[in-house]
Amino acid sequence: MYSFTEENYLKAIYKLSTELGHGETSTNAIAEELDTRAASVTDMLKKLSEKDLVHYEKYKGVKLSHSGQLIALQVVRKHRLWEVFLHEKLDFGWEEVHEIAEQLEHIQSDLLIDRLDDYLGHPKHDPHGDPIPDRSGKLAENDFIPLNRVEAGTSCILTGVSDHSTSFLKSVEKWGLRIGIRLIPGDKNEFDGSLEIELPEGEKIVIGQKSAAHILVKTT
Amino acid sequence: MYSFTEENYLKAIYKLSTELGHGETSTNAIAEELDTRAASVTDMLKKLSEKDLVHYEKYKGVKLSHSGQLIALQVVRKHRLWEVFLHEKLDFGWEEVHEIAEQLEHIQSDLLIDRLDDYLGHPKHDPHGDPIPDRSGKLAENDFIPLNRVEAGTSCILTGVSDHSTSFLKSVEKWGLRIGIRLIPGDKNEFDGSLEIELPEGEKIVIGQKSAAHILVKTT
DNA sequence: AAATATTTTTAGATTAGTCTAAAAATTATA
DNA sequence: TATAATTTTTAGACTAATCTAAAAATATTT
Repeated sequence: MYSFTEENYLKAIYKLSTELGHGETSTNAIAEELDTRAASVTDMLKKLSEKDLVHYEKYKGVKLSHSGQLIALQVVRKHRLWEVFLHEKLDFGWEEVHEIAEQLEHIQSDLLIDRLDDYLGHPKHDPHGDPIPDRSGKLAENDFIPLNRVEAGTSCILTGVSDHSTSFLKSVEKWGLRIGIRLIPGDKNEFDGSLEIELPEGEKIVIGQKSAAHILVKTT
Repeated sequence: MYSFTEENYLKAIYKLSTELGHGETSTNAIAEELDTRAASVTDMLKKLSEKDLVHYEKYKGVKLSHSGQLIALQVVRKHRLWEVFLHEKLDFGWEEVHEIAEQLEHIQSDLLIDRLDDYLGHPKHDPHGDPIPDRSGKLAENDFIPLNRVEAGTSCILTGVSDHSTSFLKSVEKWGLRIGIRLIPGDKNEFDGSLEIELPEGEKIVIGQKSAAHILVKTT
């Protein structure tokens, strides 16, 4: 159907367009995301444009077409379902699942994905708290907010993280934070922006500003 | 490590060399197995030979080297473990598992395969009864014999099949034959070689000579 | 608005894997 | 053993995806 590489470009464009608002995505940003050169990106954008998977105008950036978006969402669906499988069934930590899912997401079989979804009990979120698109590409809108925007003293529940780097996920583990845990943010340090958090057993920890911005919660 | 394509060539050579005795494998046989042209095979054999994965001499055929055999066995291991997963956990029929496992067998992660093996309870055979190599590539020698070589009246247990074509597997299903079932071969038809078989509930069926040769059993 | 810096695109080359058509080697046949 | 048939290899071309270096367009600064 679509090549491994085409799927990766579509996924990268999807990711960048949702991360950085919904405008056009730049050639350089895609090159960085995929760890390749701008010239290669230009070539591929022409090809994807030929196939009507993206709207592309020279020097003006690129946007996914309707069909391109659909394919991207299917890849995301597969990626996140496999992450759930790896985490829940094979006991991989959330910092380990991403790399393997990058490969598994390209396996071609709709039936396989439907069966996997059944087998996992139709999960709504992956191990990082990101929503899993359904068969038609519909995405549960998530109303999760970054912990650094919650008012001090407001009890909330950890629902996800918005950075998937190994270093960040390892700190999160070390702090004893897991999805579903209850926490209460305290005062922000005026000078450096670091945040004190109260955990369920009354334990208190301090995390940096940047980390607080990548911990997503739901207030209750 | 090794490309998708290289792995497929090694697997094909392994398969052909075990099927057709242990001599050299011919260029044409590989081309047919992989549905490609002899010229392409020659090119790849040179490349694999460069990397010492095969012993190859022009016009003389090819044999896996020690390291080539090891890699082939790892691919076979992955293929068969994924087949067990698809069959046992996701309820795919044995005629459906092969195609998807052809893709899954190329996922690169030793840890993944070890965990999958644990999760499945270290199965010794795939859904077709073929033995699964262990981590080091060791293969349980199977002493399964084709049903048409069993003496009439000898009770035996179905342990596998040696043809994986959809058409054959569908007939096997239709006859009610499954791995583990007990059966007693009756007399062979002198003229056409067809064989009568008694099933557990005393039911009797007749299958052709060719099918009987591809049903593997263990006498008890 | 002109000069400078940045981003993006083009041009041309490279690599892995494949192909066709023709040549060379091997095997089978008469 | 010469001839024919088959198998295998070479030669040269093609595609997808990538790269470097240079040119063109756009954005920023003075």
